[in-house]
Amino acid sequence: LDPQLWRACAGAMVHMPRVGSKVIYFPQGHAEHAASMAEFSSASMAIPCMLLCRVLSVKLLADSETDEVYACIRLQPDINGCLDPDDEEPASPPLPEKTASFAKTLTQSDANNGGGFSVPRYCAETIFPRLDYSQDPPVQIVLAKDVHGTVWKFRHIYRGTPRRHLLTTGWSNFVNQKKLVAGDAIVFLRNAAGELCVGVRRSTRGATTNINASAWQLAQAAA
Amino acid sequence: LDPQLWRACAGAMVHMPRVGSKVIYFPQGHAEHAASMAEFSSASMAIPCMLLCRVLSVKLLADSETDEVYACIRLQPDINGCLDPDDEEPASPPLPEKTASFAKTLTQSDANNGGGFSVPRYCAETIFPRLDYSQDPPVQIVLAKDVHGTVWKFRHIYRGTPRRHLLTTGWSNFVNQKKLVAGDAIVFLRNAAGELCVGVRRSTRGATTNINASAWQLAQAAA
DNA sequence: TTGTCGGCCGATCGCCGACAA
DNA sequence: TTGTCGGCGATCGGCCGACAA
Repeated sequence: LDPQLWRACAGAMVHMPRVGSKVIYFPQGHAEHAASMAEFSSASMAIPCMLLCRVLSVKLLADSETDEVYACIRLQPDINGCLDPDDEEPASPPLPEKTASFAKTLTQSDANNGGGFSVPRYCAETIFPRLDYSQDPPVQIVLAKDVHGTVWKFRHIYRGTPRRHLLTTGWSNFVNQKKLVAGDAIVFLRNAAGELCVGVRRSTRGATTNINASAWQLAQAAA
Repeated sequence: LDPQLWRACAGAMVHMPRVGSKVIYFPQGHAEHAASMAEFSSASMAIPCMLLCRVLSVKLLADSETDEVYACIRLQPDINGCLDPDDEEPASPPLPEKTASFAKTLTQSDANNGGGFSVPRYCAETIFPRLDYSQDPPVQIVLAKDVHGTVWKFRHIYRGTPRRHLLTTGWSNFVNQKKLVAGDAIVFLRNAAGELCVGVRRSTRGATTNINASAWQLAQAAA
């Protein structure tokens, strides 16, 4: 999974802590975002509201069904550590993220069955492979890799009056397979290897995170 | 789940023991038909090759996805009982099963997408609702309940030269939803309430039974 | 610049009788 | 009696430019 594609799908607001840095883990905050609301009322489970931890590893992942991106972060309780703002804060590594990427929220016409995808000019000219404008109409086949490495094929054409960029053949298949609806967003980017990638960012539905058993063992062990 | 529909789907070769009768349970024979081959080699699991049991209950069920019928039979080990052939053998209760039922294996043409279903004359005349032959062509809508109680709608027409019975509109939807292929069989019957019912009997694929935890506890407890 | 619409063309679905096994 | 086939009409998917926001 390309880290740049992961970042583009997650959005600019998402920051990942650096491995080895200190973070504060809030079990209740984590639980409140979880799919299955955990039991917190029980008095026998005295869990601290926050835990100072050290980041052991960060794995960038994507759901095999929905393509939604998420991270698996291993934490080690670090009771003796002191809170040093300089140590814990530096969120994401300041990579020179100058990768060209573009996100568009799908309109009704984009998501409509039987329709195509209206490609914003900026996206077509800066992200897509260069189109041969000497043809009439200019048209090409565009290949894009998703988070699983699957390659999708689209027909990219520049036509209409006034001229605009469109994805036609291949688009509706993509929409159906990914089960996209109006309001979901699609992300195009060119990765470090120069390959065109495509990602998905769903609107709201099913945007619940998972809290796994290990997280609870961590919280209870520290209690 | 209509017991007559269950019997028709299971086929005439299938017999169910009466509740309260004695049966002999063969754990290994059960395991060999199970989806997940169980461990028998371990010496620590000394399981007898057969167990004399009494039948506590018999539940007739159907898989919610495949429609395949199966039974859940609760057994009580009966170590002290003696083998009385008269007691244990009388397989299925000799119900007066004079319900009209008909099974047909789907031909390539039946299963072909875009085609209809060729209804054998006997089935159409004895199982289906009476057709008004004064129309030209005689045609009616037929409703049939499956093992889950879901009602399916078919257009039943009598046409062609020579005349034959066909299911047209509604048939391909049924084939697709039930994922039927040539070689699978379809069962029509009229139950005690006079309702038309439809069942499915798949050819071979996935015809593995499940062996559950309770069965193992029974076998091990008796060991 | 780009979202939505109606037109239109071609592919597919599915109903039909012909024919033969 | 009924399985398979080719024909063909209706429907639908999907590509198009017109137009307006």
